[in-house]
Amino acid sequence: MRAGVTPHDPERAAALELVHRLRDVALRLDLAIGEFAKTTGLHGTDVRALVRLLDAERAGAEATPTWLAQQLGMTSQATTAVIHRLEAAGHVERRRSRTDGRSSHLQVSDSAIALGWQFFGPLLDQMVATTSTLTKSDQAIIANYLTALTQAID
Amino acid sequence: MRAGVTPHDPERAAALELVHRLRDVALRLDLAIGEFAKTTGLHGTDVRALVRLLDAERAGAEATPTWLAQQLGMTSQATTAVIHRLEAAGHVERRRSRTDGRSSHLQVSDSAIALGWQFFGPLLDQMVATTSTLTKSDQAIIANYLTALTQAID
DNA sequence: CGACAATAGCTCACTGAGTGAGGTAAATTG
DNA sequence: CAATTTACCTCACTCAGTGAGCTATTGTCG
Repeated sequence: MRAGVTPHDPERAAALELVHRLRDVALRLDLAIGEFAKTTGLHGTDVRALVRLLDAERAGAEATPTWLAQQLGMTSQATTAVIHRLEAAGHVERRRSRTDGRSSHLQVSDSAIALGWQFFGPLLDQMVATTSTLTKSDQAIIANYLTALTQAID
Repeated sequence: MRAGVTPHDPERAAALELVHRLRDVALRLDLAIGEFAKTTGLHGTDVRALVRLLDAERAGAEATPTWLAQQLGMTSQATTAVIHRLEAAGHVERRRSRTDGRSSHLQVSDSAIALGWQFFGPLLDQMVATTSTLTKSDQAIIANYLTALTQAID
């Protein structure tokens, strides 16, 4: 960054460096999604959608097309297309909602789960292994930090 | 996640939870890029490229079209188009490399830097502020963790 | 209750971002 | 100094994503 943009402050600089390191990790996770997309023949957006749907399932949340559109930062029409592609590939099933006749519930298939684990499994294992080398208290420190960051970003 | 996919292991579950939280932060950062793209009229890819170019400048690295293509996980042709768009918008300048006649060096303009700070500045400030509430030793723990993660992902 | 508005999701026509094929020029190799 | 590799580019095309606008269901309020 050029001179004059930020006042010289060593403490801030250290914190900023940490934030940049975090962004670097985020970037690499995104590149991994791109690689997964290439190897499976799916599109980046489709993989991103699949990941979000798997996350929703893990969290026990109801995944609807509108919810997915927000998660992807896209329009509802584009999301409709994404769902159609995933449906055609047999990765997701569309079920009409019981409580709301307009809405539908998106259910990921077992094949999609298997596919996801096949690629992201090793990556997650590596990350989990790295995490597991830390003490419980260190893990707690990081978890709290990440939670605070999530709130700060919103 | 459905039953039977992972063996029940409380320690692993805790580490996995931390990894998921990290992914959540990564997702939000990506959504912020999307928002930035919408407000500026640029495209998501263009913003992502700009961010990477700013990172390269900060790190003092030479940014070339090929390097950028790798960073974005795209083909060189698509990257050429990105550079053309950014060039037309006055955000980047293309300069022929001194050492290699085939290559060119990408230089971000002051206007691009100002634009980036205008949008990402508040976000970074929030993240830095959150980081600054931690003790130095806690920051060191997190920094080491993130570095280890970066290596683990590759 | 019945009109009115808001919400969830969709189709259609179109734009343009990204890809594959292939080309040029500079650097490297044997 | 030919042959190969590398860096970047143009061209033609495809299809992912957008805007406009539709239908059906749910919610609101006199």
